[in-house]
Amino acid sequence: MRASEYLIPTLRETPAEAEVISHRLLLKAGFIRKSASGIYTLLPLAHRVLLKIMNIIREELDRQGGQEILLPILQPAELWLESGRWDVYGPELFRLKDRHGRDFCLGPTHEEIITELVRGDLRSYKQLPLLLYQIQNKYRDERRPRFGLLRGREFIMKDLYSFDRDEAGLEVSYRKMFEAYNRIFSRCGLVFRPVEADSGPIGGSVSHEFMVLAGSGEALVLYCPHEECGYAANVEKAESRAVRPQVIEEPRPLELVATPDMRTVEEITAFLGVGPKNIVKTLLYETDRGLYAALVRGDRELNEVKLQNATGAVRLEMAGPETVQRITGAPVGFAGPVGLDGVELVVDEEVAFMVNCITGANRADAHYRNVQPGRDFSFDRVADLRLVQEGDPCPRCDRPLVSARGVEVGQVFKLGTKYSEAMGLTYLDEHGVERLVVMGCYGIGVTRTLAAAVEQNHDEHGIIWPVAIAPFTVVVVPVNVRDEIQVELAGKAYAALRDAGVDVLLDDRAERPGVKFKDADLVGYPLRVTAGKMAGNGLVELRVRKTGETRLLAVEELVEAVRAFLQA
RNA sequence: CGGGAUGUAGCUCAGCUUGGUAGAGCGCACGGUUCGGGACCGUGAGGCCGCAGGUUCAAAUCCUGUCAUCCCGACCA
Repeated sequence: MRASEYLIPTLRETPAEAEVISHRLLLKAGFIRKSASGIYTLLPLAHRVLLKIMNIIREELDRQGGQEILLPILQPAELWLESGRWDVYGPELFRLKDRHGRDFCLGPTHEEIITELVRGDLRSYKQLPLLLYQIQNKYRDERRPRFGLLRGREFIMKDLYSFDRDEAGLEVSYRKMFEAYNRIFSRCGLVFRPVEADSGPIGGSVSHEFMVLAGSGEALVLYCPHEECGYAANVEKAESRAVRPQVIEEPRPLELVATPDMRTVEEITAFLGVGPKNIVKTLLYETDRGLYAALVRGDRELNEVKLQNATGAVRLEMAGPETVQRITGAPVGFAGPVGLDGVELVVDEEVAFMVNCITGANRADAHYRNVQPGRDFSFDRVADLRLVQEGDPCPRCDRPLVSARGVEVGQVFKLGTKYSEAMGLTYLDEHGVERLVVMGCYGIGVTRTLAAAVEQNHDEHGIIWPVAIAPFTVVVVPVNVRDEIQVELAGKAYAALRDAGVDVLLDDRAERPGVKFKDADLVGYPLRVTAGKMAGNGLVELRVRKTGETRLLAVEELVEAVRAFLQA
């Protein structure tokens, strides 16, 4: 491929709209252009990267027995009504009508349509297990698209669905996919970590996310630094061992104290001269299952996902000031569990251990001191509600957890029978008994993986592609296109690499050398071959983008040197 | 959804306060000189100043509405 004939519209200045590094670099280096918010065109360079990532995915899924198909993106509402998600999915679902007024949506995921497909053709246990996947556009009307390719409204996703006879079969499929994902992201040259995750609105029980580690990542993960333990989880899922108070005090009698205008934990601690660990925060939530009061220690934050799981609520929202006033009889800031009626109490494990704590008194400008959980208020449920923080004890081995940021590029779920039950996907076992199919689903954000690779691999000059997914492995640069010797030698190097099966681009543009070098660094080809001053002696320069390491060698040695680099 | 900001040439931006009919740098085209880290000189093309109303003799500029884009937040009592 010749750069003079190839569309690589690099920019000298970074478009003002881009904030996140992958977004900036992909725009600047000529990989993508924006069409609308969260919707991008992928130019030739990005398309090449995408194809490489997709091929790695294909090879690894096929190795595990996956079969590729293509499912409709445009899907009839009936299927979504059948699964119940037409109403549950909310405004993120792109909905549209056809000319007859029938409802359709653009698929944000494909559980419904694939369940319908398999339902139509699955009869016998002999047809199971089945692993079907597709690599295709998905649509989600994100409430706030951002970060370029990292959170778009239109994106490319690989999704695989597994169909098994029973839980044991699902376990096998799940392990296969877990293994495939490890291999896929390793082969892409990315530093990543699988973590335990909440299964969220897709439903199901067990789930893992694959995180590409990058400081700019949206997702926070907590992991145990002790390798033999290996605990790692998304912050939404992460657990920590509940810490009991070190000093066990004698319970004292309940006492009402005036706390004029003291609403926040900081204000109370300062006013009463106590630590935040002595305070109980009472958080009121409105949910589709009614009102809940969640209690966590004053130094803790509530993990809403855990509350959601503890209550079984689908929608969950903090109560507004009017509701707080109505339920507690006090303005916001003075809610407490003592004498609180009309709401269900969910108490964090740590709160259940507390002695002589401070809570709101459900009246303006007052708190209770020496509140005793169980004595002064009874609670309906104890649960883990805490948002885990760095330094909290590992739930498995007690060592302090460490946090890291990452970009979620893949997630695997055990769906179980959620969809097969809702949509009647069954088979006959060897005894002629009708049984529900047990499903799993496994996604990889392909365009997001591309962006995550940039987030993780760049420097101040531009992108540094991992070799396996680089748009071109090598760029050959004749320094001066009017120097026939240089041009000829560059042509020779290019042809040799091309014939050796290397992905190589010849930068034959009539640009000054500085421009070509800057572009090469910006685009991020792993290797650059320069035909310049030493061309007269048949020597070219081989430069490694990542390290800047360069060496002179004869053009005849080039193919061997490049191969050695690729194998290293 | 709430808040903030911004829409002027392909990109980055100035001009707007104080209305008088549009500018710079980069990029692009052509000519010339250059050629190992985003060269220089000259010539030139390129703009319903986001869109729609309004005020005015006159609007990029003032007013109203609207659309788009970006950023922050989405409730820790």
